[in-house]
Amino acid sequence: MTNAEIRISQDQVRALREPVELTGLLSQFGVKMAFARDEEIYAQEEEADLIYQVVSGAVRTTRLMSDGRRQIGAFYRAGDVFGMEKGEEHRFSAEALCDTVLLVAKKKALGLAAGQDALERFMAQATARELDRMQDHLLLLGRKTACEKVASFLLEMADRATKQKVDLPMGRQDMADYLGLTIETVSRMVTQLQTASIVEFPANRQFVVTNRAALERLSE
Amino acid sequence: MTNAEIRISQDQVRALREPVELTGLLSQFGVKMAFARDEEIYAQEEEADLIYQVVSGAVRTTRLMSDGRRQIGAFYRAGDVFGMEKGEEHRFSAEALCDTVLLVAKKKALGLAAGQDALERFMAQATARELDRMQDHLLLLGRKTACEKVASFLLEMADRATKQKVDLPMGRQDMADYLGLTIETVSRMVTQLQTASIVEFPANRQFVVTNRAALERLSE
DNA sequence: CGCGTGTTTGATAGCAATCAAGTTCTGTGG
DNA sequence: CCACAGAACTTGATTGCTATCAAACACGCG
Repeated sequence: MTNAEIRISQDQVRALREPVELTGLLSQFGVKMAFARDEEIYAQEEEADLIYQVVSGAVRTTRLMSDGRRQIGAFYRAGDVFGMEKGEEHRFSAEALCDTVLLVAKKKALGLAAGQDALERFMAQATARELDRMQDHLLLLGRKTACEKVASFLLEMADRATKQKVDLPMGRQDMADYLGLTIETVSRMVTQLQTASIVEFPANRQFVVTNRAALERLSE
Repeated sequence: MTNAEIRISQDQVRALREPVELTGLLSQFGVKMAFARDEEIYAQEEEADLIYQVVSGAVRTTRLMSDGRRQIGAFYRAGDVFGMEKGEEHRFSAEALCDTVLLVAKKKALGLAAGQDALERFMAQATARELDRMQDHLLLLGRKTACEKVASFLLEMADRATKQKVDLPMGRQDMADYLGLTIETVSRMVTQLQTASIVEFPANRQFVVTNRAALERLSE
């Protein structure tokens, strides 16, 4: 699979941002697990000692209300580490956006292999990034307009992508649930951004930023 | 100061939820610092090795947009630990809501004194709680109505309080910026909840829950 | 007691949700 | 390779919630 090979090289690029020893250990001590589209990776009350890294595919974390309203907390792509949020009592789950392969390891095992302080530094870094991202997300949900939300989202996706042509692993509903909007509003804003020649969607799940400055301006 | 003494005893109650050694060490190795109302506790690019615990008073973390729109990420009260989010590049700050006393310690010092793995467990716990709270906040901002937001907020405050009569350390503007609403909407919802005999505000910054079941229902 | 800040209340406007069709995409089977 | 069915997405009309603008009120501090 050429696709898989490309993704592994993306991992390696991202790995440079992490303490090298630990991502190495993750692939050494981690177990590879495959998940189908929409399959649950973890739910309530599961063992909290596990840590995950995306090898290929994509993951979303979601929180639900009793009447079905849904909020997506984050999307994780190849190379991303997640699972820190698993405390004693978390009422949300992680699901595969599409067919996905993960590396799963016990924190304890990594701590023994790499040393507690290396693990501590690694976790602290991952956590700080996560909390930082969350703060951005809070600002987006609480204070941005629909247009700013969609612009911010496309920029975020573009910045995380390696190619000019950005592939989205999620559909409009997932975008809407991430941005706190309806699917219709997301669609309208995307259309608007295209009409303004700021982005171009050759396909529903693929876009190119044609005017980055304008997109940044619109994302505030 | 009788007031200060009451707060210290609240700390002790909360301390039971944390690994005892570490909150103990925090008070042993931490330095007490006082902050005036609205004073900045940390801002961009400061040393990230510090960890904080509120002794008395209250703290908010905020993120700003260039045009002045503001989002409050969290409120911290006596006993709460914060500062995990301080990575290399955080673009938000923490400020004292009112006159506040904090314990400040270096994580490194705590790690040396208590052992890396004890620190790791402590940080992991604090982080998991923090991320969990953030997920709730994301759901609130992205998917709840104004009424649900205010109801959720009052419940959260009531649950964290020790007395029947709950004291709010913040004004309406801070509530609004926490909930992603305007000050006027917060005010209207509070009035509405009072009219429905669900809560009662003897003062602007003090309330009692008179119908908890109804409040829970409204918070979804 | 009076001033200023913070809060409530009222009237109106506007953005995004909802309801309702259409249209395009995607994958499947002939 | 094309035709088709279902899903996903777009577009349109309308409603409704919350923001905005404006003014009155009340609380807290000197």
